[in-house]
Amino acid sequence: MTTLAEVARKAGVTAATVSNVLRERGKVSVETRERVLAAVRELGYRPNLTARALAEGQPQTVALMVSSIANPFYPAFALAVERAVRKLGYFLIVCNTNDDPEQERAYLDAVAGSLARGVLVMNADFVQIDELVKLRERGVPVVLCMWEKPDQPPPLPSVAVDFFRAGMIAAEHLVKLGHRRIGVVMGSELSGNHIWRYRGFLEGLKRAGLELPEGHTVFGHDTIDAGRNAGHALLAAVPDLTAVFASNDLPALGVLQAAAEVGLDVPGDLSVIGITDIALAHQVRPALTTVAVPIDESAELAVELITQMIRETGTPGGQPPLREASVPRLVVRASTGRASKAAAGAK
Amino acid sequence: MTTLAEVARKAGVTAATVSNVLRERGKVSVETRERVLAAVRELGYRPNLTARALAEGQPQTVALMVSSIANPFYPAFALAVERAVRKLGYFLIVCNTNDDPEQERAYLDAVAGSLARGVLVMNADFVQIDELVKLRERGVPVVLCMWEKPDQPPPLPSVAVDFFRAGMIAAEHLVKLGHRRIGVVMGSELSGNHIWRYRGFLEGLKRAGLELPEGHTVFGHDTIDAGRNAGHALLAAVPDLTAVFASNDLPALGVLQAAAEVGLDVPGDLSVIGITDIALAHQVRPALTTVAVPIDESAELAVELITQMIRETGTPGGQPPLREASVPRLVVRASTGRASKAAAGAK
DNA sequence: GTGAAAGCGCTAACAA
DNA sequence: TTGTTAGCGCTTTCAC
Repeated sequence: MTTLAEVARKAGVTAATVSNVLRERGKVSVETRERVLAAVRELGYRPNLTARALAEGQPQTVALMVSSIANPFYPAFALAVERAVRKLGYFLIVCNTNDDPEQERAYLDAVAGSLARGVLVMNADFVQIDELVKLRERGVPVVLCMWEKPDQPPPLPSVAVDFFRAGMIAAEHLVKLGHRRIGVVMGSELSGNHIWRYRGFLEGLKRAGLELPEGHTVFGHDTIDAGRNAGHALLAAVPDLTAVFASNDLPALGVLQAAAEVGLDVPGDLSVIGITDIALAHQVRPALTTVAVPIDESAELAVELITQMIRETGTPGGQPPLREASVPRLVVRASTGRASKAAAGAK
Repeated sequence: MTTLAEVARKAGVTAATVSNVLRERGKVSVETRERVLAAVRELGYRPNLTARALAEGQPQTVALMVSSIANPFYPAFALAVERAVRKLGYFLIVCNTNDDPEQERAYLDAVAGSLARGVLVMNADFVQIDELVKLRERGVPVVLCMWEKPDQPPPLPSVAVDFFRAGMIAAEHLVKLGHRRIGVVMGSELSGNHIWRYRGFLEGLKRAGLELPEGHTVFGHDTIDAGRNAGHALLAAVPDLTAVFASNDLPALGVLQAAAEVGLDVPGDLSVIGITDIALAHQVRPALTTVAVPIDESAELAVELITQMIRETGTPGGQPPLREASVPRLVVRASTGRASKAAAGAK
């Protein structure tokens, strides 16, 4: 590896001057500048980023914590984050916790040890928030990329996404299509991350004068398989359902499969709606109707927040800022339709 | 940030001793050990990884170059890579080139500047291999994660996946089902990355005494949309096709959509087969029959290779090693079936 | 405009 | 067993 010193020697100057040339600090005569640049080229010199980071006191990386890279929600978000972060001159370090608190701790420790200049946390649910707060207190910029608890102010700078509203929108859509016998497949436990989507959905029904009967909700996990299982359970328990709301796209996709497997036509016999609008949603057939959440925008807001924090160098002070991403919006595709006459009559 | 020195002062020892305690170098009395550990805890000390990397002369990160994080092929592979890499004590840096040579260069420069200890390149197609070779010559471990050109020895340590064979397998499957009028949708140009899959497919047909007529192949891109367009074009040009082979799952999915859009039943009227077996393949309906490529295994082999290179510290020397991943295998799902009588008769 | 010198926080001989 | 002494490669005052 060529070093600054070698370049300097070759150019007949000192390291300081080479550094000045490279950082474009001005104060260098055109002539030596040329000489230095030539030497750099000849030697194929690349500045050692580690050394630079040490000298500058800050690494040039930003970390993104996710519970699983394999989560299909990840790609779009990560892409936006990566782009935004690069624009600031940082590199992205992916911290894949696999929902394992130990791994999570390991990463957080590393970040505290200046692995990264700041941390973006994609899904704050799986993370022990306390750990993040501690990290913040140590002076590391931390931002929660998707805060979905409108009842609590976030303990850290966050981007809020109105999932309550998303739930309401889903309910309104189904109601407007004439559905009355509706089931719900949850991608989390009742106390879990999706609670506000559930509440929003309930609220939407309530405003239409409807209630969700006991036994019309199945709680589970945020996966296609869990959704399929939940779908089967729900359809078996309440056979005359005309619509199912899933708290996330993945389980909604599972419900789609379950419906197909028991010979139900979607949307003829059953309508299905999800939340998020991951890429998959429009790639499956029937394409999934869903309430799209502003993924890219959230990523950008999150990066904006962290940029600010990085610039402001310290002093948290006061209530952590909360940026609101725009309101989720309904994306009607092929998986929802009017409640069938038969089913409507059956009510 | 607490530093080693502060911990040392607090514990009444020197930095070297603290370092020894932390690295578990032995040679420390139990008593001082305790004292040091106590100080570490009290001060909430975390070693500065940047400084450590600089002192050790090597960063603790490995880079993964991909053309797009959003490529659905990425998740499974990245997950495997991340795990393997972490097991070695490294962090993963994701380098998303967006198919942009400039970004790619920027990343490669950074890596050369010791951003990372080594580079895994997921898809060597988009990358100017020369740049990678240069990097290797500078002493940076580089491995190509999916070498699909059996006719050329790779210029860098690589993991070979037999896509020629995958193509053959696809052909055999279709032939066995009685298909004779077959179309091909390519996810690359003829000269592109998928060429060997194409050749393999042709070879498979040939062995069955079949040929692919002119105009039965459409070249395009490795996306669902491109696949859909190609599918439409193909079905319009050769209406009596009974099967389509796509060189990758994404375009195969697109063909599935095209078929649905023109009212063709899959697999009743048309069979569709892809290559890779990305997660999506079994999540869509009809589930996609495909030739599964050993993704996880390739990732593991690639990491093994790079580990070796890291350990062997330099001296490339001789033909770069080539690890063979296991043979692709057919995964029959719902998108392929026997050639319909009518169509077979039409021949 | 350029150089000399100190130091970022840690590791790694070597001495004591 | 512990301390001392040098750096790792770069940035950054501060003189010249």
